Amino acid sequence: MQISSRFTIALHILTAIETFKDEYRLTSEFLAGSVQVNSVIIRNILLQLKSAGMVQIPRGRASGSIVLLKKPEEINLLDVYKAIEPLEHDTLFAFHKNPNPKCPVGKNVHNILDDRLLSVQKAMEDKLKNMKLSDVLSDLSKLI
Amino acid sequence: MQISSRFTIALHILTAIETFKDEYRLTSEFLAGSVQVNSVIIRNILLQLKSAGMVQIPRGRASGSIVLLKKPEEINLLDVYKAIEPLEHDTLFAFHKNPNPKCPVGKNVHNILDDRLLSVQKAMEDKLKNMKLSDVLSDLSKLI
DNA sequence: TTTTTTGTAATGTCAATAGTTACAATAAAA
DNA sequence: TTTTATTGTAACTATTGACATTACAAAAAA
Repeated sequence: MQISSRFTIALHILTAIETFKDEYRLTSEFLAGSVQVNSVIIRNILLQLKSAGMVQIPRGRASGSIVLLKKPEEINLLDVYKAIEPLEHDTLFAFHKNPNPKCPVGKNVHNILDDRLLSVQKAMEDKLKNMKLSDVLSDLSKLI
Repeated sequence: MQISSRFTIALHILTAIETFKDEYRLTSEFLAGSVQVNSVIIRNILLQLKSAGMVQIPRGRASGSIVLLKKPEEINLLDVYKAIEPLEHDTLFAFHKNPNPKCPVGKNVHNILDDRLLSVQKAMEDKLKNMKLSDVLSDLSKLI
């Protein structure tokens, strides 16, 4: 199963906020125009980013002033991922629920796999942690 | 989104085949008893492992003789993962389909994220590649 | 010929993603 | 004060995938 596109949408949103903060009024409608999805999807993702303390979202006609609450160097991709992807028990790999406790393999399959699979998950998360929004922005600045 | 439990079921199956090869008749029914899922699910996963060249599955009354076609040292967890999890375009991270090409961010979001996300995926896959079925079996042998 | 087991199809349930419409609450602007 | 723009949120639909179950023809040994 793939990791949902809401994660890349969130990165797109954060990148666009920083890129256009001085040029345009930043509303969910504006961002929806860049991502090309419905503005409700943008608003829901923005709420998750707000819960993670990354953005400030004024209401009402005040808006157009969505703001990053952290510097791009202070936002890493793992923070974004965790803000967006709600993993059951924080585990990337799902497990079959009822391995047979009367079977030597069924009884121990969690013991022998959990640590290994967690270390795989950690390898991925460490890689995400070492990438910052500022890295993404500096890549972008070379292309615009 | 989590990675489906079919992956851990596949590891359970392979472990059980090697563990019980001299003690029991290995049928999908027997394996279903250890995993505690329906035998059709076992059979479908076995077919995927067969396509990957990992197991041999005799039909009819001959059965009970499902066999590993490789040594446990020659089977790594990435091979199992790839045999079981069909990723679209081989990419772990899904992407929103239509970023706006008229927007500087929308136009470049693939360019600036694809390499990064692939390297994250690769970190995970490399970790899986370095774990062998024989490692899992030796952990198990300490517990039985 | 009988029996066992596989390969496969058909069907059902459940959860998640993704999209859409609608609207009360908010808060600035007129 | 009224108007207007925008958010937060609910309700609904469609589509997909995971997981489960029943059923049975095909295979192949007993």
